[in-house]
Amino acid sequence: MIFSELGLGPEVLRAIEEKGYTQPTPIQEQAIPWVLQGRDVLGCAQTGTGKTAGFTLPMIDILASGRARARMPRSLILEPTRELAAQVAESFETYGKHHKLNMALLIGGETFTEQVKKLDRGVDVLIATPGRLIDLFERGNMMLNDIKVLVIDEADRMLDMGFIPDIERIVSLLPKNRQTLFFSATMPPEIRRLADAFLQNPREVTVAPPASPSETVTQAMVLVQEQDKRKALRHLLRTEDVKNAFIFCNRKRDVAVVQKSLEGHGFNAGALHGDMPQHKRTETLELFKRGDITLLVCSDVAARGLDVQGLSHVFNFDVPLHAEDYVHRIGRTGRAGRMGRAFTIAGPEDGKLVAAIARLIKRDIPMIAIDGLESATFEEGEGRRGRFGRGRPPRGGDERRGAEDRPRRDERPRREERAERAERDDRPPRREEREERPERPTERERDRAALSEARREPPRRDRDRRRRRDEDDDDEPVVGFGDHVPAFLLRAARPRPEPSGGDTSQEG
DNA sequence: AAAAAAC
Repeated sequence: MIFSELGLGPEVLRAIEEKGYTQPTPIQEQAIPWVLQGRDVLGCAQTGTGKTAGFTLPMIDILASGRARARMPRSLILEPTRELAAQVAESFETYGKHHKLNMALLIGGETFTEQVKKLDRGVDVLIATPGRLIDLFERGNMMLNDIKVLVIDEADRMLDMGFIPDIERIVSLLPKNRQTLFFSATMPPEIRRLADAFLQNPREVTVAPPASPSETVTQAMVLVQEQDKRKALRHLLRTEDVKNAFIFCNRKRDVAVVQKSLEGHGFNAGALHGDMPQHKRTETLELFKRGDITLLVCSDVAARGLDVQGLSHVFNFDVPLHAEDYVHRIGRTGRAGRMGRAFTIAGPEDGKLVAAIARLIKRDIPMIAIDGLESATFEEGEGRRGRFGRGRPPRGGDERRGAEDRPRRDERPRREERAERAERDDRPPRREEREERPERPTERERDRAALSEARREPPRRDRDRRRRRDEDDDDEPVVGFGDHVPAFLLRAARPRPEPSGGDTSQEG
């Protein structure tokens, strides 16, 4: 099968040819003809299967006739992350180069003015993340009742990220008479239910990933002490023939730490996570794609969907918390039939997570040792991360006692100095200048604070989610806490002791 | 144990 047999127009075909493609992927081959006929499509496919072009190509063709009116976009594509949205925009630019389609990319983290201007000019293709779309809609910057084609991409990921209430709201604003394309990598019942609600008599198109990661990705794991993980990573980076790699961390904090550490050791590493300013995210990804940065330390913002061609390696600096994420992460390499290598650095506490991954992928990940680094072993049972902090006493008790008689490094002398100054100036010392630390709340005050914390109204989005859940299982009686406040609530709301500089574990 | 997405 070649592209010209799918029914696409000459301009689109020319753009495809100029890009150097001749053969459609299975998902494109199956989906494009139906989309061109105006049918709804339910696509079960992951990124890397050519799914994006599977909907952008026929959409360009469909939208070629007709013109958009100001503030009345003609099509809408919803994406879970900003990077994915930008990627789809690129696809429209590449294949729509011989059409004059107006496109707007509505994502957070960027100024409104440019996006509003585009809407005013009229857009044929609107690509958006849900938050910014709703924001702009509520500000009255657009109408959604002229949408002819709706695409919901990565639906299962939207579900994971709690976007479904937003998606339902957006869909409720669209005309009933429209074409809907719905894509998801997996089809759990919840997603199936949504598809039933959004689609009319859809054609189902399912493609397996080109090759399951276990075939093209060589996997290995090292098990070391927590404090040796960076060393282990450096060793792997030096001994492996790394062309370019993602290095995944579980926390944004650690993304920054690992990136700095690598840079300090002379590696060419950038960082990517959701708390970075958008321009930084875009810029870093661009540098990485160009090869100016060879290592990208990232959070799971990059775990799915991002289509960076030809990663030679993926490193998991942390074992992912959810086994499916392991599959998504290592799936960034070994794409399109190429070989890739994936290394996971595990710590002694990760036994459970590793077992869950092995169960999911139905095989064990081979363990390798690192020269000059002692291998660790997995802890038995629940470890210190078990339910109520077995193994390590909860913070609080020791620190509280210590605060009375132990000067806290740096702060205490300075505070004394300031108190003296206040005395000289003959004015009452400000709170931070007072000798004694502010009084600790009594047990009862803490309980009261915790209660009011727990009762406070959750933010809007959470409230919506909760309401939906309540609707779903309304036959379940709601049981309150009564007068009893469980210990974990109090613990969660207790003010955290400030970091105390020195190593307190020696003293307690 | 987290991350993502609106200001």
